[in-house]
Formats: sequence, C-alpha cells, structure tokens
Amino acid sequence: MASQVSSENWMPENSRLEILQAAAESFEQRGFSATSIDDVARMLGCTKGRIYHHFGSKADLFAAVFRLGMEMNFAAVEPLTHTDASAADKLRMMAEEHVRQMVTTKSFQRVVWEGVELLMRGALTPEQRDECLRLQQSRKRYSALFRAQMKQAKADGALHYDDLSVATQVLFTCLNSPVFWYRPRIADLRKDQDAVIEQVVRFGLNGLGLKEG
Amino acid sequence: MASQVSSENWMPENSRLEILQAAAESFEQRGFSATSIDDVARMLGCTKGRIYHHFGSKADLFAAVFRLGMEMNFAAVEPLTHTDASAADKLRMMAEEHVRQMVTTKSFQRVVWEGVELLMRGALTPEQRDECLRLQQSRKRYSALFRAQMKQAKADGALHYDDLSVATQVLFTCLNSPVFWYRPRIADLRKDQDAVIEQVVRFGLNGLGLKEG
DNA sequence: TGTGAGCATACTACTCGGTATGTTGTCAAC
DNA sequence: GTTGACAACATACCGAGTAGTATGCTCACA
Repeated sequence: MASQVSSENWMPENSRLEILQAAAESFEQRGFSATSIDDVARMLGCTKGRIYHHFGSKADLFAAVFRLGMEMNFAAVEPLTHTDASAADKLRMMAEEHVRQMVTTKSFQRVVWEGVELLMRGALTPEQRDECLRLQQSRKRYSALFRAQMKQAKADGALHYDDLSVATQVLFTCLNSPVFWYRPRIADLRKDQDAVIEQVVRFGLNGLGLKEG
Repeated sequence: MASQVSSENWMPENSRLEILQAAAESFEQRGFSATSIDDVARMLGCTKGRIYHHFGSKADLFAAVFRLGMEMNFAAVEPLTHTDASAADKLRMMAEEHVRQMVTTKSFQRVVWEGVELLMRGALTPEQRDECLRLQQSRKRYSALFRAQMKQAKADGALHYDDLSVATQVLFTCLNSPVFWYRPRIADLRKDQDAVIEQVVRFGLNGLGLKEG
C-alpha cells in the first residue's frame, strides 16, 4: 500500500507524519484497544521511545490520527459549500469528494469512524475531555455542512426524505461504507475508485429521494 | 433496557442465555478486546467461574453471541423468501424484518457487525478456524438471500443498480446502520421503531434505484 | 451418602501502557 | 575544535489489568 501521506523532503515534522501513517494502518487493522504501541513501533521498525517522544499517550496518538483525518475531509469538502450551484448539486459534489476521501485515505477514515464510536460511548478519560469535545465539535461542524444542503435541497423539492436526523445518519453510514469493504485494485486504480465512488454517491442521493434529471 | 431474550422459566439452559445477553451488551458497549470477562461477570453480579463453566474462552463466548444473532436474523428473514411475491416486494419485506432485528436485538447485531469485521481481518486463532469458517458461511448464506432477490428484481426492471457486489455492501451497511445510532425512545416504542424502520428501508431501496409504485 | 452440575475463590503467567534513564548525532557559541 | 546542550530516539523496567486454570464449595438428586 503506497503511503497516503506525502513523504518527500525528509525533515523534522516528517517523522511525526510517518508515525501517524503507521498508527492509522495499525488502528485500521485491529482497532484502538487491540492495537499496542509496540505494534505501531514494529510497523515502523523502531521502538516505543520514538512514539512517546512525539505523543503523550496512546489516546493522544489516536486523537491525532482522528484530527488529521477530519482535517483532510474539511479540506476536500468545505470549499465546495461556497460555490454557487443548487443545493442538490452541491450535495452531490460534496458527497463525491467525501467518498473519495474514504477510499484514498481509508486508514485515517476508518480511525475517524472508530473515534466517533468511542466519543458516542464516552470511553475517554476526563483529563482529555476538552480535546474530546473539540473533536466532537469538529465532527458536528462537518456533519452540519451536509445537513444544510440537505435541508435546502428538500425545500427546493429536489430531495424527499422524512426526518433530517435519521436521513443524515443513514447517509453518512452509506457514504462511509467503503472504509469497511473497499479493497483497491492494483490495475486501473483511478478508474476503479471513480466507479465505486459514483455508485456509492448515487446510492446515497437516491436514498435521500433525489429526483433524477 | 428490557431483556432482549425471553427470560421466563428459570431453568437450566436459561443461565447460559443470561450470560449471552450480558455479553452482547458488554461487547456492544466496549467492543471485543476492550471487554474483559470480568466486565461481563460484573454485569451479571457473578464471577468468571460461571462464564468459563459455560464457555471455553472469551472468543467462544463472542462466537456464541455472534451465532445467536445470526440465528435470529435467519428466523426473521428466511421464511419470507418462500412467499410468492415479486422479487422487489420480497426484498422490501426482508429488508423490513432485517432492520427490525437491528433495532430490537441491537446488542447482538452490533456484535455480529464486529464479528464480520474480525472475520474479514482474520484475527482469530487457527484452532478455531472451523468455527470461524462456519460463521463466515452463515454470514454468506444470509447475504445470498438478499442478493438473489436483488438480482431478480433487477432482471424484472424494478431495480437499477450497477455492480451487484458494491450494491450489496452498501445496502447492508445502510440497513445495519441503526446498530450504531438508534436509541430507543421510552414512549411510543413500537411506533418509534416502525418509523425508523420505514425510513431506513426506503433509503435502502431507493438507493438501489427502486421505481416507486 | 456420594456424585456431579453449577458455580466461587485463589492463583498464575503474560501483555501492555507508561516512565525513567541511557545513547547518539547535530549544531551553536566561544 | 572543543564543549555544552538539546532533539530524537533506544533500552530497561515497573505496575496494573486480564485470560485462563486449578481447586474448593454447595446443593439437588439419585
């Protein structure tokens, strides 16, 4: 699997990114609690010392992966909200870029998913409550980007869902689903990704009751 | 939360069921590896001895919860495949009963989800490989029930999805989604459940390109 | 009265998060 | 060019938690 994070220019901050990449893959494969710090270190060919030099704890490392994943999502999707197009068209573009994130930065997005689950269960220590809340706020803000377009598109008569909260939950679960089952094909990588993205987005928008054409 | 497993008739096999129920709720809340056998025992107000008397290992306990969850799904869905109705109508009824399982036996179904993930990552010991394979086969058989109707409904011109495998993955992720976000309301329980089920099923079928009416 | 199911108790071996400390290379200042 | 200082690790170690086991206890029932 080629590195999902640019790794040219071997400089200071780069070591930290390399750790985040390995942590994302480890957490993706075994989940948070089944992944040991030594697992991540072994994947990097180093020892715990290096990891604890950059991150205060296992939870901090996990949170950093979560944060980076969310940042990549915002960077991909937020600009689209400022274009002038119909809410339905904006929603389609946002969904496409979101799903593209799911397949191109899958490890990080799988961690984001587990992070959301952990936040829902409130399984983190109170000493990290503020960081915890910031992540939750970030997640909510991101979700709100989509909710706004969904609401407007329904008002425009382009969508026909019932309850906004339920629709949002199902839509995100649907759009996020590639993090569970997508496996990149070696050949025709870009074409393969585009085909999957198109199908998932179509499923999601049709699920929201989109009137085609 | 009222017991999801019938608990009248306090007799021999019942102790085992009570353990399975507690295990399902524990695994649901913290996941497999973050749940200790002592956690389950504490929830039951007993000690490990009782659990290890009925189950050989933590993995065995997890597998038993998984198996029971799948059995409940089969019991709810498989009879519908034998009725004579259009493939699209059968698929709708199957989806409704499937989602009903997700909300009424949520703990078990959340464990089934994690079990599928663990199977995909192949994270179990080789000594339990046969049990592992049986669970996987069970899961595949269940999925095939839906795939068959999806295929027929597409041939009938009632559905319009592209790739069957992708469509199946997204559909199941969508139909299963209540295990992550559904929280039962105390009042109007049945009405609340029915409303959620209807919305999720509609999302899923529309996602598959169902022609309404 | 003994026999085994159905547990509880006590204990072991081991993993893993976290810390304390040692080592090395780099770089700046004199 | 020597030295101090600090970043960036590696090594060694500790303590808590936990899966699994070995054994003890009790009560129903034959």
